Amino acid sequence: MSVDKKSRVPFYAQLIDIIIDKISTGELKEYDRLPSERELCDMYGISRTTIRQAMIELENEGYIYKEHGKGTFVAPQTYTQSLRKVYSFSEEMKKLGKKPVSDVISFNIVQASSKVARRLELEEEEEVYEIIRLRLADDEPIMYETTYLPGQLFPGLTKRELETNTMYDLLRSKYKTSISHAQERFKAVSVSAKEASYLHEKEGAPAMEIERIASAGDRPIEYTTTVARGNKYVYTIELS
Amino acid sequence: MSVDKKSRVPFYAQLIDIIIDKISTGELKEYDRLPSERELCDMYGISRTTIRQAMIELENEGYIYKEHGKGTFVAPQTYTQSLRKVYSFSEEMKKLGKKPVSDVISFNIVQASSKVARRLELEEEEEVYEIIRLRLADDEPIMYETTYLPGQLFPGLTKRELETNTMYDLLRSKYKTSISHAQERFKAVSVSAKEASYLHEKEGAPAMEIERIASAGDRPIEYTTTVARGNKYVYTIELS
DNA sequence: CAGATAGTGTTGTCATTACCAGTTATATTA
DNA sequence: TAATATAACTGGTAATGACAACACTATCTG
Repeated sequence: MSVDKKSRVPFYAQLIDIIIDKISTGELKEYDRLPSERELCDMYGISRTTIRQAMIELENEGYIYKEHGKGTFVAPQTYTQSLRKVYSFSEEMKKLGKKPVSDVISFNIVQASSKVARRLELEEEEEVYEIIRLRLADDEPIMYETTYLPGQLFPGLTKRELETNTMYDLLRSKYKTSISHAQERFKAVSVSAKEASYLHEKEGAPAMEIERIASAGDRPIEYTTTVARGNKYVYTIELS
Repeated sequence: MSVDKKSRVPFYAQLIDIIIDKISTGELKEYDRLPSERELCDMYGISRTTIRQAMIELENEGYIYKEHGKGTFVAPQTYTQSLRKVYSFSEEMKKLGKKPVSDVISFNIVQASSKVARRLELEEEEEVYEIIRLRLADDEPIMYETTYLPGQLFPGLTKRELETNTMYDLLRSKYKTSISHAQERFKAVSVSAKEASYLHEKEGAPAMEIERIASAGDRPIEYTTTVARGNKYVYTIELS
């Protein structure tokens, strides 16, 4: 694979295609280091000016990132969430070959705030579980989730159970309840200081806020607010 | 106004600031021609390499545009043309009791960049329409949209037509083409300087970036990138 | 007069060279 | 051994020169 010196296509454009191809075929994997600019010069017999022109475009398109003094690397894939159906973080991550982990940061029974009560169609001050979890993929924090479940529907839920099962599995096996549909609201926000510390981001970094209300039949049984790192998570949807 | 050779700030970055300043103070107006690259070399006493580096960044940020063989020009700033109504954006806004308006900021035929070519499955440098629109609800800017359509598929498309019809209506009536399906990608980002000015936001404010590839059959016919204000736009979806 | 041609100015591509600024490994030194 | 300097990498900035591709204008030519 080399540049065609006789082609009318500029060398830098040819090189871009070559690199993209190597990334998409898996020959280059995320976080892999590319050859240094000077090495690429020798490999393809073109000048560093041209190599850099290609690298800069690849960086702008998000394929690679550079670290001064260290090298140039393949950018990590962003996680893509299909919106066609109700999904589970654990399932999606497994599909991508990532090890999904959920740290339960806090697990409490609290009185529903007016906002939570409205979402779950409860009376204010009814008891709800408040579960805060940090979601990681291959040990990298991706999402900060706050979930509310009506206490009445799921008596005897414990933190330990949540740590050893996925939530939806648990609701299904222990309470014979499964999600029939859900509504989600997406919004772009800046991460708060607290979220930032969990997500290893700077305060104010872009993030997606997702509000989810999941129902079994016509009864809402879960209200979750998720803050997902903007540079790590992408949602896709097929419309027809 | 000149570059400071002793400063630690790179020359090209200083030049970028100088040009942006001239544009924002009105010293350079939209469509004005900038001095040629070689003239800028003499004016500021720096090399063409450096001048070009600044120009390329300014172009990427949308402050200027270049025409091969002719020169470099200040990109149009505001362009107020109201559309009657547009597809789902207007539907959504009407539901919310808002008056939807779209401003066509620019309408050009350009050569497809490698990125656009990939999305639309075209050869690089094939002609595409580039349509930039600002979408408003109750006169408040909400979204900044850049749409690409393959030139070959829609010969003779004019800005005027776009201003008097919704885009999808137009494709259907004039070209007998209708969207069979689409894919959308959502991602949280920070707004760039240019987007910020259109959206009346501060640079770096949270925003949702939506990439949409719409197809007729298995042929992609539209590629749109939308930047929506984080605090003004919420996307809702029903999952089952 | 109409069309071809040459000339000039523009941005686009590319090579070469040089040095600066971070990072890391290695060798040196206390 | 542990701290420190050094060397050898990395990408970042910059100058210079050359030619190609494109746009326009003036001039020549039929």
